[in-house]
Amino acid sequence: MIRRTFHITVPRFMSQVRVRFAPSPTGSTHIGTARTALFNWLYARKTGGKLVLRIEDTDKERNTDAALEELLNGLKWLGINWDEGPEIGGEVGPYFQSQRGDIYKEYLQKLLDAGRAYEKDGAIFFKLEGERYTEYDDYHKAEVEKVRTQPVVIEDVIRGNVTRREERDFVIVRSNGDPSFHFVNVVDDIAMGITHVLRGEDHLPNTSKHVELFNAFGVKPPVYAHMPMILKDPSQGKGKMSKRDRGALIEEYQQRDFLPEAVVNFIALLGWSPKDDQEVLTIDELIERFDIKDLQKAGARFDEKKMSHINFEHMKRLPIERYLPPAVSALSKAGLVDDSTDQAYLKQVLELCQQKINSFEDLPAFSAYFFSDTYAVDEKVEKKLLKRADAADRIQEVIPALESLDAFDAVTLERGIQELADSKELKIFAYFPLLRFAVSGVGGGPDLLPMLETLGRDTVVARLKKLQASLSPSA
RNA sequence: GCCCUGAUCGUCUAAUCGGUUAGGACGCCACUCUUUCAAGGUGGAGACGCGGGAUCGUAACCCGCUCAGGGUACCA
Repeated sequence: MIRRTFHITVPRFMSQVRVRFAPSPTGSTHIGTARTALFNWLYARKTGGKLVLRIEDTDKERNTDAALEELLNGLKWLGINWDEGPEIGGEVGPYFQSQRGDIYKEYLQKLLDAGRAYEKDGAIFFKLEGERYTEYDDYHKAEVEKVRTQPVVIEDVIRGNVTRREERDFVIVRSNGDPSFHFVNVVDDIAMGITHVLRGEDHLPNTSKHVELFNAFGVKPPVYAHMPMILKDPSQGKGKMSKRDRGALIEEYQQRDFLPEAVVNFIALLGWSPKDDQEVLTIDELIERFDIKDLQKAGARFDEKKMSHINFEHMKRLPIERYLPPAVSALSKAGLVDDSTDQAYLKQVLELCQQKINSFEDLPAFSAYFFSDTYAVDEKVEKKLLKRADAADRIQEVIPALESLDAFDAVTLERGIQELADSKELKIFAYFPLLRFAVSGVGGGPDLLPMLETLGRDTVVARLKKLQASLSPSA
């Protein structure tokens, strides 16, 4: 068979790296989608290349504006910006496939002219080269036409050479006139001068189709890198993570007030790791260390606990000015603070909480007693502490001791309580848990002494008296 | 069924050319912190899927098996 060749103009962008993130806005943004975007972005930033954002909206039935908005919003939240694409344009646009019909027609014509495409049942198929035969196919439960093609070698940075053979012609233009994914994906990668394709492993079997297409156009395929899938947390079942799994959606992290840099850090660690043992990394450190070659081959399981830990590490490192906004946002949502809240007090409380609490979403429950006299009481702790016969005595003793203190700072408090304990031949421990419970209703929290100092004498004493009253209902 | 990919502690992973008490992190447990505590500190348990080979020797190389993941659409 004589191979007809034709000329394709490939855009020239010097020898710069051009990667692309090509999502289709069909639903909420999945963590795996975000990771693909992130790795492409990291690679572009690392190499000084360009990241192209291309919206693959050829499936009109499933695309929605809401999904697109959520996608762009999620990328921005994560700090992933694009050099060409929606909202900013670029020289090889438009960047929505739904607006690139003319380009696809042009490319399709080249295939038609070269005898590499044909119409059947109203759709247009790409024609593979090789001897044709029909065979019963077990999966399709029917006789199908197959082609004895030459195998295609996919050069993959992560996996090495992968050999695969396409054996059936495939649709490039659907019978409703819309071009299909494989076709537009390749055409756009050519037309946009894409040099590296970094995508999920689920695309690996598609890639032989894509390489066939590149070959038909007489264009050298880009460098491929197929990264591992993100799998469900073992407790959630088997298989790849689905949109319904907890922690699967970027929107969820936004709503739960996760730190975007922590989300970025965590998802970067799924299938990739820095060569040293440092795991908590800033965005800049990620860019500095990232390399496609260091990607893992095997699927990575999502781990909610680790996500939470990374988030905590980033929260702890935040300067208080940056800690304040998300914290206040979480507290306002819970109705604990508003514009009238004393800023100095708020800051003091949050400084106490920052080193202890690992998520902003838990902050309201953790710190409610600082802002309101109505807060949850842990009944287990209550039972444990108050069942002791001497609980009432200890409270009765500590109230006047606190009232008579000439100051109410942590140091004075400790000295005062210690003196009281000494005078009763008790350990300071006899008072601490009761004090904590009296003012907060729980058994844990920020360091006790600074916490009492922050709450102030009036509140502390009032709450102790309230507890005392509840202990002696008969009196 | 067929095709492709993969396989180190429960989980994420590290280990330049094959020679390590197989390292770190999350989680777990214990201890500890001027005797609160979900933070901090210290320590502990915990892995090379199985079977063959090649090699003086391997987690690292080859083969088979098993298991896992993906694909097999006029979805992307």
